[in-house]
Amino acid sequence: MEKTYQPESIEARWYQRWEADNRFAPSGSGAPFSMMIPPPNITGSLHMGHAFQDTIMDTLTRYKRMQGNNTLWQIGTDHAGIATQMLVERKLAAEEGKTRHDLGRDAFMDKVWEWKEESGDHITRQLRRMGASVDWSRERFTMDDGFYKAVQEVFVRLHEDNLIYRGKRLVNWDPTLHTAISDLEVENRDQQGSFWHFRYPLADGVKTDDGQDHLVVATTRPETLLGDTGVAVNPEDPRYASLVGKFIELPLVGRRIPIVADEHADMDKGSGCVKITPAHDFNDYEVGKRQNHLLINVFSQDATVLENAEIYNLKGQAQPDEDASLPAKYARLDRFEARKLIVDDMDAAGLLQEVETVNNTMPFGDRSGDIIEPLLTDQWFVAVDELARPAIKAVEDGDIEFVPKNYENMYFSWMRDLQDWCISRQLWWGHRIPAWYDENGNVYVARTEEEAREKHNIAADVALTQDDDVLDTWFSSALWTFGTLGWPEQTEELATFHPTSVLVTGFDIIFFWVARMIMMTLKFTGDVPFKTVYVHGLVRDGQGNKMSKSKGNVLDPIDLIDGISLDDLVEKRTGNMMQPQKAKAIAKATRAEFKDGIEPHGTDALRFTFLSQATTGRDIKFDMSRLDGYRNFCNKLWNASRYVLMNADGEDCGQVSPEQGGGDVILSLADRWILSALQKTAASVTRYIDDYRFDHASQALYDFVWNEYCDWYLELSKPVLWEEAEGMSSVAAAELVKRKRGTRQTLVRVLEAVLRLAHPMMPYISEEIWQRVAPLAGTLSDTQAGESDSIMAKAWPEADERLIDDSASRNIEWLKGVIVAVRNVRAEMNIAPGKQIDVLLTKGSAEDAERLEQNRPFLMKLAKLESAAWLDNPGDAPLSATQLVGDMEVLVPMAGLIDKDAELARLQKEIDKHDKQIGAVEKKLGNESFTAKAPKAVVDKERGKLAEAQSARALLEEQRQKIAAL
RNA sequence: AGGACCAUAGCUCAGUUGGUUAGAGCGCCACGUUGACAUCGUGGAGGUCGGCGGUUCAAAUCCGCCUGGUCCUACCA
Repeated sequence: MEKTYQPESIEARWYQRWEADNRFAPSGSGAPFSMMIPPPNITGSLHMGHAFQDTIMDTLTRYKRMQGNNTLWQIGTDHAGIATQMLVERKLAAEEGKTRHDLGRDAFMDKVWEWKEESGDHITRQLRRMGASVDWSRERFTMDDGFYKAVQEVFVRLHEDNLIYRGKRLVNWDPTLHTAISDLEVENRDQQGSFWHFRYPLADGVKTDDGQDHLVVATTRPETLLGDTGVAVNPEDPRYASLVGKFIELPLVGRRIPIVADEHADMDKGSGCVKITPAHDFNDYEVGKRQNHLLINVFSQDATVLENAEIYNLKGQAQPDEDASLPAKYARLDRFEARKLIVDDMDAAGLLQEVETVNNTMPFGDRSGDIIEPLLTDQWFVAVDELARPAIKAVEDGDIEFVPKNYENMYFSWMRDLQDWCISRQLWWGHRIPAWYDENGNVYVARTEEEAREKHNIAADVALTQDDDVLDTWFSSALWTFGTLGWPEQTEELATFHPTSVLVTGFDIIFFWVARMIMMTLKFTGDVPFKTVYVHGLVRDGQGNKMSKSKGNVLDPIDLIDGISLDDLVEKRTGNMMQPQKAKAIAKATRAEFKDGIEPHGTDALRFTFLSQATTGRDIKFDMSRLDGYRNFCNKLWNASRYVLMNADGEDCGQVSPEQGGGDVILSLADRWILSALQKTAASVTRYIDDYRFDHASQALYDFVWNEYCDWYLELSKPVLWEEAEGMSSVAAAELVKRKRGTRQTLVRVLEAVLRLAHPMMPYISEEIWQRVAPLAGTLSDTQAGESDSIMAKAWPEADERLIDDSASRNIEWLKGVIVAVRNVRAEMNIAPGKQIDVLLTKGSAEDAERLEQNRPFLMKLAKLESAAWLDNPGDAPLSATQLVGDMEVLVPMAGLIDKDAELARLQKEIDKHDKQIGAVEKKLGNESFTAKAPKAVVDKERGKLAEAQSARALLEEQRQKIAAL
């Protein structure tokens, strides 16, 4: 074995082997355990969030697989409508100078598919680097034919149930992308904006109660004035009661618009008058509905002003008889140019009363970054109320459980206040809506054109054209769990693996995806999509900032695995930026943070870091120093294994039991102790993974490996393995053989079990070492090694109660106590670590004396002693440095060794420590209500503590005086 | 405006049903290359658990208020 762990030399090899050996597919036996990957975008590359999430899923998957479950972790990718289309459009513009319209729909789609074939699997290749044991044979893509069939089926059935409808509605319109987007795709950002107060002249010579000839309305969007249909005042507002039913002469346009009473107008805000623009504002749309106003749309799909308005009634029917004229001077102007001009014109007309500067929030498209415009368009909607009810109930009833629990509140609060979901998108890339129109605009929803004709008796010579729009990507991903298992066919896989067991996802996607999956899956399968939702936090940079290209703080998981030079990292962060002016600052910050670039750490260290940071919090600040630490942990495990193999390889490790002709083994106290500790660790790790506490699971493993197995057990094995038989009686020599065999067996067996415990978290290193260790542990025959077996297929270690040995544990704790005591004296007395010293033990019980005899070889070796003796009479003790282990004193005779002042200082420090504790406990016990009211066990415990501390203090004081008297 | 979550050692985080001497890793200080490992070993320093108040015999833990931070929803005429 290499002297240090070299991950790059083993990772790719093992992943290929596992994949070639088909180890990721369900075994076909055992209780089903299934999980669907939240499908990553084909446009994306693996980011820290994916890596984190995939680590958790893979850990669960490998764990369940080892526990004997019929385990399916299904992989797939998402077509990501807008993102992919944008990407290919940009590429097309850059390479050929063409737009998608130049190509036409079919040719453009060919381009997208071409791109998908070339680049769409980038992210899945990276997923392999993470060690993800997904079943590649069942890889799915949301645009696959089979999945499209499910999407169509759902659309048609929802339509049949009147849960999908089409209508001219106000939607969030992205003027850059020319598509509607859902509420969730709108990002509300704080802005500083202007608030224009306009005078709206009253028509017909009407005056307000206080004699004004106008009302004042305020707006942040003056350009919508062109589409105003009225001014609302509050019905309770006495100031304007007399004006209700009168008219305003809309400035610049000349339209007569009514003054209406509507509760939407807030008496306390501004003048109390609100302009109403039903076609351009969501609130006004509602007012328009109540007041039976027309909808006057004044913007094109580019958000430029129309030459003539489009006027509809509330049913969306065009009103050709209405006056749609608009002032010619604003026609075709962009909305913001029109705004400027309208403000100027109002000002010139003396109608601008005031411009206020305000902080408000504005809606931005999360993809385009453009300001979203509420726009009246024909769209398809899902009526969500009926779907939401059972989805809420499923969580209330515990059919679906969120981990951590508090995310259920987030889910409920959203689910209980749902708007109908706009599912159509004016894109080309996506699932085309299965609806056809005849020449009169009648719509027919069906799975195919043929079906549409059949269902509605449409003659073959009637031309039908399919709806141009596609469905929201989230509509299809809502079907992910069952659509990918073959639904609507009742497949074997569907029966076996649905509902899935767990969904692992980020809290940011609960609304987008989780909630919608629950609704759709309940509707179409009558069952939940998953029983548990494990919600994790979002990975942020070391300062807690969201990682983003524009901030220049992105870390690529692959770079953490393979390492990257500083120059390459800077190039990666500053190359191809949207805002190149930031490049300099980013380069500087990067050079400051990563002076020497990033060293290679290997996949396992990265995975272990993610797991250790998988706490219940919402933010995960990625900590590079912990990554370093867990790489060191890999190296520790590697070297411990190297030690084990050096001592066990080629030796008799008791693989063959005595019953089957193998030699006898004698287990030392240390052997029994570590076996016992292993059982407890196995139980803890199991429990923690079951509870989704990956941080605790990784910590439990780390503690055992480093602090027990390496720090103590390997050291304790040395005296046994290195003991020479020379000069022994033949009986003792024969026994030594058995003792050595027992220790080798324990070394190897514990390591082998540890590797299995580690495997779900650190698949590569555990496999690599296991292949060498397992034959020695008897769990893998020599002939199989490296050939046909894998730790992946081995059983998860179950805690064996029979191996728990409390007496051995107490013994080793005693031994550790004595060794630490001696080391402490050494360190504080500046005794050279290598110097062999004498130690006396005294004042203890008979059991202590007995333990000294049992543990003497260990003690001598680990504490580097010249001698260790029991002193029956404490009075005979020479002047010594003293440490306490329980009641027992550990004495290091001072002769020629110990610095008097140093020892006095050390003792005083100890005494002070005890005094502090005694004070605290005495205070507690002195409180009568404590002794009266606290449970007896608690009081007794305090009394015990006091007695212990007092006797210890007395011993230390006695010792201090003895030395002080010198 | 409403709600959620967070605030523990210099840093990143644990702390289960209230009773612990409040823990881990990293960092820091001192010492150390003897045969698994300097990606290491040994010893050590470091916290009035954001603040105030309450409940209780007992609060990092439960309750209230406040401060600071993050996020969501809503409003924004």
